Amino acid sequence: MKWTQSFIPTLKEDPADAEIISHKLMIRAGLIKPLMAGVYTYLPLAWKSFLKIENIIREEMDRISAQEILMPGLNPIEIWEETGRNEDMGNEMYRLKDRRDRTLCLAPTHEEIITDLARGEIRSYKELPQIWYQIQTKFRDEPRPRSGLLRVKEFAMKDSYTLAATFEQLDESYDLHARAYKRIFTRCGLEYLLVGAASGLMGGSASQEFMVLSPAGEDSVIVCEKCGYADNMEIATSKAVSYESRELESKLVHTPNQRTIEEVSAFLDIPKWQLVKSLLYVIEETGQPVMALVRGDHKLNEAKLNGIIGSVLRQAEPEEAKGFVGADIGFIGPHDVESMRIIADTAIDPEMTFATGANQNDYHITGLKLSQLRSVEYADIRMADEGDICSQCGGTLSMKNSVELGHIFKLGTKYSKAMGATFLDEEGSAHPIIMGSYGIGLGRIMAAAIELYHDDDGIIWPITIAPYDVLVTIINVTDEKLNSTGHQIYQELKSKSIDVLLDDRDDRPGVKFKDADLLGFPIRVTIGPRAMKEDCLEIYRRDTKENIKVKLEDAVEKILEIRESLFRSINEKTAKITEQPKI
RNA sequence: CGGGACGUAGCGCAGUCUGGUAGCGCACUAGCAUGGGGGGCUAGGGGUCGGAGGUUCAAAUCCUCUCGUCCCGACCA
Repeated sequence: MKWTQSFIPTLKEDPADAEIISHKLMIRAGLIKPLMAGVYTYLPLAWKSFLKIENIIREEMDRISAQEILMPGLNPIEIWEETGRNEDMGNEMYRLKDRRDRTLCLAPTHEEIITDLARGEIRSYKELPQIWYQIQTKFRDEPRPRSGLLRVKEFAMKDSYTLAATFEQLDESYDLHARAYKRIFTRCGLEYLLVGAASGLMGGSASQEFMVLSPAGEDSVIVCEKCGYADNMEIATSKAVSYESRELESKLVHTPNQRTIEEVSAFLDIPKWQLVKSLLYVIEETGQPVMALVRGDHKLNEAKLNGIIGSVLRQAEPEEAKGFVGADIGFIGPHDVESMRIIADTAIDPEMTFATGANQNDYHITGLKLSQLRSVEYADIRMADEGDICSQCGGTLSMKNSVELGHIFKLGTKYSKAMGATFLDEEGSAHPIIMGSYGIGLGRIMAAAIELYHDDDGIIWPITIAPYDVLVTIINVTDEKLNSTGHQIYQELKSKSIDVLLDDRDDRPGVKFKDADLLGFPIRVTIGPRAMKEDCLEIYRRDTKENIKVKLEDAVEKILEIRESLFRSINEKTAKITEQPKI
């Protein structure tokens, strides 16, 4: 392709409404153009990169004998009612009416459609296991789209679904996907982390996420540098740092208007960790209150608490709280609350005297011990935090932002049971199909690659997903010798099926170099007067900024060699994954 | 959904407080010169000032409503 025939609208300045690096660079490099908040057009360069990512994914899915299908984006709402997810999805799902006033929706994911397909067609254990996958657009009405391609309302996703007759088959399919995903992200040139995760709306048992560490990421992971432990903060566990506590006198203290931990801690001159935070929740179904206790310096992890209670919880409204304990939020405590279920975090020492709300407005009490209260349950219900102690090895934990690129789930039978997707076993009895679900965000791969690999001048594409492998820059197209040499090198590379772009614009060199760096193609070939004096051209590597001079007659061979070496370093890493023993 | 900010040419912005017929840089068009890091000169084209209503002799500017965009939070594969 010649630049003069291409559509590459680059920008000199950062767009005003972009905050994160990948967003800025993707707009500046002419990769994407916003249509509305969270909806983008992929311009030619981005689409070329997208197709390469898609191709890598297809090849790796083929390797594990997955079969590609294409499912409808437009769904009847009834199928979502079968699993209860019409309600669960809430405003996240786009709903619309057709001309006959029938309610339809735009699929935010496809478990229901897959399960429908399976219940119609799968009859026998002999037909299992199966791996079906799709690469297509999904729609989610994000409350707040942001960060360029990282959080959007319409996005391309690779999603696989596995159908199994036994849990062993499910484990096998899951492991196949874990390995395929490692190969996919490695082939895309990314450094990633595999972490334990919560399953959220998807339901099911085990789940792991493939994360790329980046300050732009919206997820937080807790990692231990020492032993490699890594979990999404949603589920991460830790040992809390413990402190030497002093004995607090048992008494009621007037604390006018002191509601927050900070205020009370300062007012009473008691360290935060010797206060207990009392949080009131209500079980959605029954309206029963539940009190959660965490140390003053800790945060409650609602997902963990949810898991222990086993039903949907919400925070108590201020009026409700007053009704339950007789005090406003800010003065709530665990003593004298008869019949209420109380769950205390394991980091609170039952023998430590602490201060907490007195269940009386403008009063706190001090000198209380958990061991004095009756029927307190202990559980891990706190957020692991930066600085906590690793429960595996005793190292120090840190918290990092990350971008979720892929998520693999063991779904189990949530969908097959709800929708009646069963198979007959050897004895002829029916069982629900055991399912798994495995997603990858394609746009996020592109954005994460840019987050990971860029410098002040622009993008530094991994060669496997770069829109073009090589850029041939003619310094001055009005110089006949330079121009013809440039075209000749370009033609030779093209004839060898190299993905090459020729910068044949009649512009000054500075403009061309700036654009080249911004767009970040891995190899730039410079045809300029300096090297030409010696019948040479230059080959510049975007990643190392290494610039070498090569004789014209050796040039194509040398370009191919560098290109090969860039591919090789990624392929070698990928090969190591396959060599790993079967999980 | 709560809090904050911003909508003026394709992009980045000034002008709004203090009302008086819309400007700068980049980009674009034509020409000249130039040719190794967004360089120079000359001449041009392009804007219902997000939209609607109001106040006023007069509104980008003041008032009301509305739409959109971004950030923080809540929520979220």
